[in-house]
Amino acid sequence: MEYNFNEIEAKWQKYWADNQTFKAENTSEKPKFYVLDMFPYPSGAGLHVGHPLGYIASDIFARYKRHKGFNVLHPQGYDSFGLPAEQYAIQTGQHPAVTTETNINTYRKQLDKIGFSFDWSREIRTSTPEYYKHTQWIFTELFNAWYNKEADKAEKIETLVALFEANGTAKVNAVCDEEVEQFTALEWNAFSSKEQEQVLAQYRLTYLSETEVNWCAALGTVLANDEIINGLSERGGHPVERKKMMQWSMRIAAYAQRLLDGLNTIDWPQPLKDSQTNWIGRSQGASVTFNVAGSLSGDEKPKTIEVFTTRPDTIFGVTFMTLAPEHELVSQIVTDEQKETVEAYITATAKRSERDRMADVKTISGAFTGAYAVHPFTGENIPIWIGDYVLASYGTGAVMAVPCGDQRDYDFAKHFNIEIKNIFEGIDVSEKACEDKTAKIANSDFLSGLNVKKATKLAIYELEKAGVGQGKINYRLRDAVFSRQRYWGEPFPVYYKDGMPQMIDAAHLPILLPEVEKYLPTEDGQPPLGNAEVWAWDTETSTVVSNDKIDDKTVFPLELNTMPGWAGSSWYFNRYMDANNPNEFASKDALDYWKEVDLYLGGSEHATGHLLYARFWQKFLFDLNYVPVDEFAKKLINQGMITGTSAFVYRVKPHAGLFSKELEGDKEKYDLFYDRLPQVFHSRQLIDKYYSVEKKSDFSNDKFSEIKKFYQTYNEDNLDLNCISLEFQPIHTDVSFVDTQNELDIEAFRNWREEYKKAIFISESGKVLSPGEDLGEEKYIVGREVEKMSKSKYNVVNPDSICEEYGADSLRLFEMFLGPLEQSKPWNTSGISGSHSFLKKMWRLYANANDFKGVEGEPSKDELKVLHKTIKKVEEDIENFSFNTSVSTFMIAVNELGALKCNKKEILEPLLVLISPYAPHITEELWSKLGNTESIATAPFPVFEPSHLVESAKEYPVSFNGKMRFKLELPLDLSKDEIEKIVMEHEKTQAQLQGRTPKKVIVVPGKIINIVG
RNA sequence: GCCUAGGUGGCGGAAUUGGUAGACGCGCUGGAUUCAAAAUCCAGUUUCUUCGGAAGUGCGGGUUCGAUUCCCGCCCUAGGUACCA
Repeated sequence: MEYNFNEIEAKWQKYWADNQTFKAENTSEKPKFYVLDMFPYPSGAGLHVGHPLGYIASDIFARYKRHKGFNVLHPQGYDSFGLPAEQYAIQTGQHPAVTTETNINTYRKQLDKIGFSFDWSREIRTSTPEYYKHTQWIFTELFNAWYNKEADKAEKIETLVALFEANGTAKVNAVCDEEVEQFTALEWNAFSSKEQEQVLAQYRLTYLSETEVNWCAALGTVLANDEIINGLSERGGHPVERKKMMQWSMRIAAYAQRLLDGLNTIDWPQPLKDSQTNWIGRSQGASVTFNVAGSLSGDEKPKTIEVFTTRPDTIFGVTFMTLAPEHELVSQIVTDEQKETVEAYITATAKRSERDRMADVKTISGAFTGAYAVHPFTGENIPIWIGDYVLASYGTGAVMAVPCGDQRDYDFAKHFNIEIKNIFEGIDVSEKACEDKTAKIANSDFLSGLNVKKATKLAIYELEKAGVGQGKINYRLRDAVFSRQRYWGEPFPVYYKDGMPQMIDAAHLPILLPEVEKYLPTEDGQPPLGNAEVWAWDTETSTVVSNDKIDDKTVFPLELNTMPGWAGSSWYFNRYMDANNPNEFASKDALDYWKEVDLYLGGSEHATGHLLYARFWQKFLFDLNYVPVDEFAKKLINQGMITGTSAFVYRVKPHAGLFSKELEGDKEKYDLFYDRLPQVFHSRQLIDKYYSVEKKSDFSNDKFSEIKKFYQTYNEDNLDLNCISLEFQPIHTDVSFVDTQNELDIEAFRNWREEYKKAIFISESGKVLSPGEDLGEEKYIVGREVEKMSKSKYNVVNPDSICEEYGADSLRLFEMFLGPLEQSKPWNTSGISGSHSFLKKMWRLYANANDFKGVEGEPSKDELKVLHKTIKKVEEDIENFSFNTSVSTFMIAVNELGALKCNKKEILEPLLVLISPYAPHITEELWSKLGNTESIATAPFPVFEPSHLVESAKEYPVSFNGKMRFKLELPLDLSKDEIEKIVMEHEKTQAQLQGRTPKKVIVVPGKIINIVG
């Protein structure tokens, strides 16, 4: 009987679906294990073979854990809100919900064909009201919470109100806006409710604030940084300006330290942890306040500049201050003489985009404000400069410049001829700054003679004593903007009363996304929800009503922004635990049972987005006792990318070469000639042999005689063709036209596009093939190059066609066989024949065993040895996520058992369980043919028995000076001396030594023999 | 610049605590089977070689009886990040 994979795979996929084989229960005697893939966005392009890599790996692990007796939760769903669907809606007018649904169906069909063990009863989609109801609820919870630094956790806003009522701000230690006003309990209680609201807004974990965005007026949208190229929009190339907008922000910075600390408790890849650490960017130092000279005597409040420094020990080395050009103090302190220069400089920097400023590190620019600051210890006047190397968005937007200790300050000082004061003992700073932290401080009053550590401590102490500074920890992490001016996202459960945002009560959620005519922003620049006609909140009926009912008494306007993509994905892993719960995001029982994801698989591109936000929300939900753990994923693995192998054809492009003077006049005729020419493509190796892709080739060369003859037929004006030079342009061709020998199907290529219909091919042997002429014995070879798999490069390989031709089991094995999971590796379809023929070989092994039924009886020693070394290796491999090596192990096992003509049920049955996580369909089929009536899915994993691997002899490698020269089989129970004696007497040893006496003989019993000398 | 990962045949890769470098697969070569093809099976396949061997894991050193593995310096590739005070 043949291995009919299509039939077998369809049969078992149906069986699993009908029997709900992989449905996870929320109560079980078994230990739990939660395996999750990172949330996919269902794009219109569907899956290519790179996508399932991680899904196959996690599926193998999930199936393995079932064999190991775990209750496994392995769900799947869709992060279905998002920009591409909205973009498509804008272009076509189709509702994003419709296209999203279509895309999801395509995804599902593709996923089903690969035989994943997902529990589809728990499928979720972030764009369904049943789901985003809870996303909206979490948002209101964040709004109704503040961060208590005293308890180091988030608390309900009521506890803050209670503190205000009792003591005002006196006993409040909270994460809040900068510069909040201080008040007493009496004052608080006297505030109007609006005033109280305004105060509370400064403490809430989500709050409205003016944020700068990249506004593109032509597109009517806000753009992300990577959608902007050279100050223009990526799409259309329209101008982009910085614009302030009132937006929701998330106070993630409150969690900076805990997000950092939490990294030590989770098993995530080091590079990923490193990038989160960098992103959070903790730096320890001090904040120092400098008074602006001359501002002390006036009537006004003295002007001060606050800076953050990581090196307070170098405070005596300060010779100037630098403010960011955007710093608000600049306009206040600039002197009349300097006004013009400073303003010109500010205008110049404002024109440069952030990207320009970043790209251009070498140009030093700045301007003197004319003002001076007073050194807190020496009382000296130090000039205040502005310079764009100081960023307004980091720290306080101002630095105390210590040119002797910081290279950027040094370069700035050199450029503008500012004093460089040396405060390091015995170090020359005439060439460059000293950034070495082992240098001793000198020339620094009370800090002189101290090392960095001691000086830092003392400097902070003195700053605090003088009331001009304090020790401080600064984080790079900014609060996250949470508003999007888009349609296809979660609506905020927010309405505005008297200009203040009001949360809609949880009981009335979800607030459904309204229907709109157009998905574009409104003409007056409002987000797309501004187009909705029924988008007002009636506080009496607690329903969404028509806009014309707005009276600002009982009916109020609703928020027009929507939530960003990361809202829905920041808590979805909790939803899977109880996906169909209509009342809560998940029941307490379900949360307490599943707790967290045990294995999370996905790409490293989510390092500082999804994975940071999700950790933030989890910690918040933990603080409010909604979830039992404060890290949502115990272990995380980044799977590498599968790259595509693009194929290129080489189009000949004739160029006018070096014209002699008399040919100059024929330029037009030449152009006409080029236009008449059909497209000509050269075979790759032909080019390699004679010409070069990179360089232009001289057409007068004899090598081109064939093509020249051909071109001559188009040469109506009798032009001199010898002055032409040729260039070869590599053009992507669809990889499906190319076979494993890199030969192109020229018919398929000609039919691909109208412009190639009449294409001419120059074959490998140099023959010119006109349209209609087929290759015959000739070959056309394409060039190949490894690139990212993408539609535009025509190198996408579709898993469906692979499943059809070779089967899902072959695909699964091959994807794992390609190489280590974490590494990126190129796809090469021809390799799949290896894993496919392995499955056929395996099928034959079982077919030969009493027509699939297997033979009862004692297996031989050798058979047992093969089985048990396979058990050992495969178990180790899966535990180490080394899936590629276990595929090799299976191949070896089947090869060896085939050689032994093994037909014993006692061997063949456990072997199926080992292979089943990797190739679930064929193993189910063979399992049932062996006489089992239950699915293999929960069959226990075979237990490794070391006694079967015990050997009595070892084939020792005999090395001379560390190089293996021959092998010698010896019993394992020999002593070192006995081994040495036998080896030394061996004729090959004597031959190697050629009469020399060895200096030393190393014998490691059971391992190696090494003879030195 | 900094951080991280990596560099092994024609290709993907293996070598788990330092102990036989190149497992397994692709590709290629030859053979068997076949009218022929597909499929299958068998043999070979790092390089050089005077056929005895010799060299060899990015480069240069070091530790060791022994290094793909450990240490030092350098080169290259990929990913991340950036005037971060």
